[in-house]
Amino acid sequence: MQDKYSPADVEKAAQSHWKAIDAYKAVEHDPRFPKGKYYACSMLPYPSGKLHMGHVRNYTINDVMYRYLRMNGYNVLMPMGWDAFGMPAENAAMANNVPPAQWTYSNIAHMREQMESMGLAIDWSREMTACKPEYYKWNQWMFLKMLEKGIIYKKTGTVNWDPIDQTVLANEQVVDGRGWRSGALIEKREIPMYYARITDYADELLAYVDDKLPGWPERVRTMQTNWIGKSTGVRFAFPHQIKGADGQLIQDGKMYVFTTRPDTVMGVTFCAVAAEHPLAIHAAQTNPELAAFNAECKLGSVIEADMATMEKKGMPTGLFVTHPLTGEQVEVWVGNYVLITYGDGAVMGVPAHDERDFAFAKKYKLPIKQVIKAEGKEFSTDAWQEWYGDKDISIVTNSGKYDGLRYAEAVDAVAADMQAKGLGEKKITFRLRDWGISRQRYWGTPIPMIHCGDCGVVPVPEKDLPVVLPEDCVPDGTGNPLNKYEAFLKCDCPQCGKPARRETDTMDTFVDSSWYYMRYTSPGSDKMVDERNDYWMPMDQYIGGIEHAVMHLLYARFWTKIMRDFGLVKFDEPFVNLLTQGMVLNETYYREDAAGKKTWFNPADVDLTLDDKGRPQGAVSKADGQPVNIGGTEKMSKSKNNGIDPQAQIEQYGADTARLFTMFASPPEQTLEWSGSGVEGANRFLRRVWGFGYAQRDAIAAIGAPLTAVATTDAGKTLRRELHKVLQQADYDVKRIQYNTVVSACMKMLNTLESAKDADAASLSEGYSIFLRLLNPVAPHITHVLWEELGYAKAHGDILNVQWPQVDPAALEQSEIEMMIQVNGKLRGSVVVAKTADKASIEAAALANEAVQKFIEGTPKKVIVVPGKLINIVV
RNA sequence: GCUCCGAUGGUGAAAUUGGUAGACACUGGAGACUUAAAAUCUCCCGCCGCAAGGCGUGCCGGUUCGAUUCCGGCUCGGAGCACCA
Repeated sequence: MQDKYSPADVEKAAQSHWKAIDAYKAVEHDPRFPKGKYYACSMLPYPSGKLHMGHVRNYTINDVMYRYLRMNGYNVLMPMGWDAFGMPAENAAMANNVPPAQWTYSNIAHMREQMESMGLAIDWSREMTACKPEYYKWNQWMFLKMLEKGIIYKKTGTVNWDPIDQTVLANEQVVDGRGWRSGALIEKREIPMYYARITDYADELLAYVDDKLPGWPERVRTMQTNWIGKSTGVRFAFPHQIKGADGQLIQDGKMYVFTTRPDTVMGVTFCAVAAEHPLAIHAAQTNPELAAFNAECKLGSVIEADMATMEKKGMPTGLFVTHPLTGEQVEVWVGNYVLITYGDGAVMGVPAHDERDFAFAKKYKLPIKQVIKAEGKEFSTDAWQEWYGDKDISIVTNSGKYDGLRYAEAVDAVAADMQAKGLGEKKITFRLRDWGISRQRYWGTPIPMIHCGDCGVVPVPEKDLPVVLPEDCVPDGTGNPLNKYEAFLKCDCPQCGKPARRETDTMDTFVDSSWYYMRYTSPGSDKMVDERNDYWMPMDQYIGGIEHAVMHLLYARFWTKIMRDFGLVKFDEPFVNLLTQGMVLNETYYREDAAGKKTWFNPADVDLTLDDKGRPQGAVSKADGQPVNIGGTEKMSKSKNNGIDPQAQIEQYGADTARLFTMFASPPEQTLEWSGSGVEGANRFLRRVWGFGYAQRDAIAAIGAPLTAVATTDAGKTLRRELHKVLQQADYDVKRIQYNTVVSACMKMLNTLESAKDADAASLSEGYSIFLRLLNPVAPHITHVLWEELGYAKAHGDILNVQWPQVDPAALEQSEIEMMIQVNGKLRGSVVVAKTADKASIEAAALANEAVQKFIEGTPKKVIVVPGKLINIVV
């Protein structure tokens, strides 16, 4: 045994041992594990090039869980794969003139190596890669089945269009309303796309959030509930008659709107339609100013946050519609905030009770008519007040027969009257929209459709799947290169056999990530999933970033329900427990030039200057010694140059140190701040772990490295009491996935062990074995090697498979306890009492306490005794 | 703009159900060892105060014998917003 801790040697030894025994291969119904299966999975990484600290954190959490559960008798599965389709590969291709496939596969190879150096308990025999035909074939297969059942359908959708590069842009590629490469002002464009009817499942997705996901964080469930956004409202029509220039009736129609506030319908003072609405188009024919405004409305991105914060603009059409209940004429405006693809492309305007309408009416001096009042509230058209829109306290007013009604009553009454007139009815709506899955991009799953001049759009027959994506294209930023790829485009129509053209749109990568976790269960299967999926799924624990709280998780839930309805799986929800890990942050440092341009300095290249109390005063660049600004702690990113390379950390300190630090620095769900000195501290701790083992190796090996002991000395008894007490707490913490305090429990144990070297050898052996087992999930390499070197492995087998340490209640027994004494809720002293003492004697002992007496005058009003904890004396 | 979350010493954090605020670390300080440095070891470290004591969990208020924890109102920071993954 080496006297000094050498992480490189230790980790190499442990990893080659695991490889030799194929330690992490998961087998269905493995008889070695009596507690049954446990499927713990991390969210699929995108193979961007190399691991970042977010990955390290994610997989370490997963790995700690794996090792803990395995020691507790579970058959644990930890798989890994690659979200290998997507935009970054196309961007890299453009930058380096290398096909996305080549870039992607070489990144995967490198990142797999990095994961291996972290010592993760991954079963690599189940690895999946989204860009391989054997995987995406099943995306296509599902697409065809969903199309056949009407779950996938075609309609137009709005996209960002770059008029210079002549290409569709992703939201990420739109910067301040301009194309990221061309700088051109973005336009909205309507194009045909495929949609999945997730709204048909909205009710079920919502109901299950409430009832069947108790293992999910409350905040994620709330976010999903709000995203689905169920509301009851009324869809109704404003009838209208449009006359030509000669006064002749040319249109006798109905303009439909939807509202969640039908109780305010008597307060309508205008209506607004999208620029693409038939009324807007009609009015623009004779109004050049309006035509120009309509064109302006089509500028800008489709990003919702942009839409919500942009200046609300409008222009009157000169057309009027009839209010369905009052018969009044209401003017129709075009509004830049009304979208043709949502609802009917038209909204009613009630300025008194909708904040956006209020601002719009103020701006264009439209009438504001109060139709809602609330007790003790004063209405004024001067400024918007929160209560104007609060349906919980509203009472209808100025609305004729509806006056005095509460929200729910008013909704019913208005809906009934609309229905009686044949102009509308109650409608349940969802904020959730159908899932647009078409992408006008190369590097994705080809949509299996064929365009035939005679037959129209024809699905690819199942027997012809997969439609294989060519892997040798290099995109150039001007649209999908498949459109120029003759060998891919050319095909025969499956119906008539005539020459036809393949669809070149590919699928949203969220399709890949909606079911990959099920493919892990069925590697190599000639079905999408097979009976092995019934064993492993539903997943027991899913781990990933909070940024996926809504979209990915909702799509995966939806996809699962489709698979269930197709008879492919037997469960309703894919993820029983969910852990949303926090982001990894680091300090930022920068200099600003005269033009305000910031240059960011990596924290590794900066020295802090401290005052005499050790507080940071400023920072200087190591390169030139000149000051740099401290920019605050932010998410590690390329743009802020504050990333830390996991590879460099592993090379310098070893994987165990990197794992230990990331587990210790924060609880898994919170953000984690990187700290170079914190890493040093973690490494220092592991050196002490090694040092203790080295010092005790002969004593422990000599008595056969027992895992339990009966203390024969007082020092041994104290040691056992303290260790088992810490173990009890750590056991609670590891179960609730609070790994930071599990690590601190390990630190407490080592502190205790180091100060108890007089204890008997059996107690020490038991104590160190408890400590190694508790630390093993976090730092598996060093504990594996120490377990062997001290003779534990010889006596009990690999630490990987040994039983998790158990708390010995006998070790915890104590006859006396210390209780705190408060006077009026303030701590004034403490008293040691027998564990069995009754309330009266505790009270008497507390009142007799000298330190306490000087705060008590006369008889106490009340004495509260909390057994085992404290006494509060109220005077 | 909308939805959700968070805030505790110089720093990361802990406190299981409303019951000892600051465990465990990091930084800093003092000392030991050393020719010296590194490493290691020992002690100190919420703020104010000589002390007694007072104050203290983002801010303001409430409930309670007792509030980091529960309630109401704010401030600041973060995540998501449907074509980033």
